[in-house]
Amino acid sequence: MDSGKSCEQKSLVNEIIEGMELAKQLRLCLNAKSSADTKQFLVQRILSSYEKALLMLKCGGSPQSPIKAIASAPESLMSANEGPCCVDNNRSLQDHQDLTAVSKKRKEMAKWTEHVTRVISENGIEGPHEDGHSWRKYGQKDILGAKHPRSYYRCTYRNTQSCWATKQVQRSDEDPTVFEITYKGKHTCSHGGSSVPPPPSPEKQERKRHNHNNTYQQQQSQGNQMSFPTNLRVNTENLDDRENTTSPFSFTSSPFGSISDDAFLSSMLDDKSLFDNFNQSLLSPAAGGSNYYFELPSQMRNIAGNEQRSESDIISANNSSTNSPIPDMDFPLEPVELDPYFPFDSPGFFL
DNA sequence: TAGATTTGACCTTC
DNA sequence: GAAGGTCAAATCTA
Repeated sequence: MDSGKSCEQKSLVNEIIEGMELAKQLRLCLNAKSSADTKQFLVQRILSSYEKALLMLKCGGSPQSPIKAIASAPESLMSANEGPCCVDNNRSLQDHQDLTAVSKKRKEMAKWTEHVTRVISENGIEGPHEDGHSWRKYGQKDILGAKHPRSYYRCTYRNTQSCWATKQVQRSDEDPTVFEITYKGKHTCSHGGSSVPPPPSPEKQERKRHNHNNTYQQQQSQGNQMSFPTNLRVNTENLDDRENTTSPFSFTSSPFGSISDDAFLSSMLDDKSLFDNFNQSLLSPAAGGSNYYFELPSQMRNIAGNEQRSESDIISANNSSTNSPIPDMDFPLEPVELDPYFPFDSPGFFL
């Protein structure tokens, strides 16, 4: 399939270009008075980019290559160029076609799983895991052998932007504070990772329900306040597929220039999508299936705590079973010392 | 009133 | 046939 190949090449070139851009940024950082963390982060990003590119090259010819898997995913069956009018005008027919396509391709759909530990804020409200996208719940199902029902979500912009990303959220049996989130498909909508706060996330919505009528949750919350989770565990499956998913990590072009570190961190935490994308990006095993460990600096946690932020998911990832060329990328971020002139908004920095 | 959630029914896969 | 996934009408909420 020619379009598939060109898509591969495009992705590959994009990765390489990104790596180059990041290297340029690193060079600027080396010249400027940037912190070691900033540099280390850039190095990590560069390595990640090239690692992805290498993986694409390695897998490019394989029939089971992740790129081809993505290309066969239902979301790709409908061109992203198809506007809402197409969706609306041929709704019933298209729905049927989509349904068929989804059914046929369900097994091949890009899929990965995150285990998200919900964080309990100081006010006892459980913090949901925001992923920077807005989701609409379309179903809930009791799963055999599972204590908790599984919830099904799809992108809010599915109809308007033909975004076929979906996710399933299931509370863990062993640890009710852990949510197993399975993502399917890639976001093609332009809303992911934007600095505009998304509508309430599924987890938030679930929290709302639980706050209404679930004393268990409240007890859990109160109990967990004393043991504030300092990390969030992300396990990944089907890493090859994850490889092809977007990593919408992107700083907005907001003027970081003159803000203090605390202000910067606060702004990061204020911008849920930004913060989650930050986590997602760091956690993304896109580079060949590595599980990165990321622990927020205490400074960040303090900010989150002081603001009684319920969204302050603090994330880590298991380092088990990594096949990443990057050996155990543990890099706990110390309080970030940002170069006030660091060009976050320069094109290509965070893609 | 528009948009989101709930939930029973239906469809697909195994 | 069972289980998982999705649809869509009814209901809720801001």
